[in-house]
Amino acid sequence: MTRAVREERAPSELDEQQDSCSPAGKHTGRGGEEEEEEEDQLHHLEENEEDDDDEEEEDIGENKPKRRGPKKKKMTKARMQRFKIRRMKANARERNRMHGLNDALESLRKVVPCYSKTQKLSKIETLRLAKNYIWTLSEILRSGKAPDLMSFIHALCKGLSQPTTNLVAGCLQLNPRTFLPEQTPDLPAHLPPTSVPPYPGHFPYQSPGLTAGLPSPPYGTMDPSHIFHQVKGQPFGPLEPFFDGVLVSDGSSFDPPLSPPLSISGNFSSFKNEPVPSSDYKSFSFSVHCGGGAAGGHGTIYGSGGSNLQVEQLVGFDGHSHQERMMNAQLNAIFHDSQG
DNA sequence: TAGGCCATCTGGTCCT
DNA sequence: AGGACCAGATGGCCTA
Repeated sequence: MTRAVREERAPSELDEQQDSCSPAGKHTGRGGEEEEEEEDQLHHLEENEEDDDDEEEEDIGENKPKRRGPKKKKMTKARMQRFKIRRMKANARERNRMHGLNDALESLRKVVPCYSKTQKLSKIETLRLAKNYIWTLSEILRSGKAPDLMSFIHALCKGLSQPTTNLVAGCLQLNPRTFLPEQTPDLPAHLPPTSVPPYPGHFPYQSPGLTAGLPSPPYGTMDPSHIFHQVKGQPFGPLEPFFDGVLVSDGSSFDPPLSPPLSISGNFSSFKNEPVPSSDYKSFSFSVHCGGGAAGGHGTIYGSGGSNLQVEQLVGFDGHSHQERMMNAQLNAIFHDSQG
């Protein structure tokens, strides 16, 4: 599910949510002075850390049953302080670790289709989209065929939520060539369909809003319900899925793997046997609408097979050209390595 | 208001 | 002992 970007909290602000050894201390918004207090407290605790002794707990209550295992040490004041220090340090490390994880995820967001600073994909959707993207690109390399746009979108959006599906599809519909190589039917099968950088027809995308000199509206202004009209159980219809026949010889539509392929020349045939939750199956039909053509990104996208896609206030993909060239270069390198 | 997403805390486990 | 990693719990924020 996509959502508007929340007000970003600066790392310092995040760190201000200091640790507490009691649950009651959680999520208490605190100011900068309190952060300093926390540091002072930490230093104070560290100074006093060695003052006290290490007493073994001898006095288990008379009424309490004897416990097995190592004796529990008595929680003296010093021990409590050391415990607090340890916990605070551990919490800080854990925060940093999660921040690193989030940074990596943000990097991933930037290299999958449909990156936007204003409308972030959720973590889970980012991972799903990345998985589909990797798989799709791998398949393009493997087959040497460029998919048609609808098949490409379909492949990318497998298993994604409806809003994310609409978002990704909208981005690709607006600027398919940012992601899709030119159709090159004569391309030798052993060559990837893209030559980098740059390959013909590849251009950096500019959103309509930016082109018109207007700020791009946030993705959150989109109403997904009127972008795609999903019909459950209906297959591609007039659309010819690129991956049909490429991956699955029995005529069934392809299902992306639940896990990425091990290598670009790997065996994809097992994917069709992997279970996919029925809720993950999505098929689309596109309703025909004529947009008003208002400035700021209101228009009509024409899909293949005679169906159109209405997009209102849709902001396209921005700023991918360099990254995509880099990715293509890497993919080429991988491809040629695998050939050699 | 419910549900989704997220950041953080926390305790456990494993490893060095 | 201490750090990394993990999963559960908790509460805040946002949107439908």
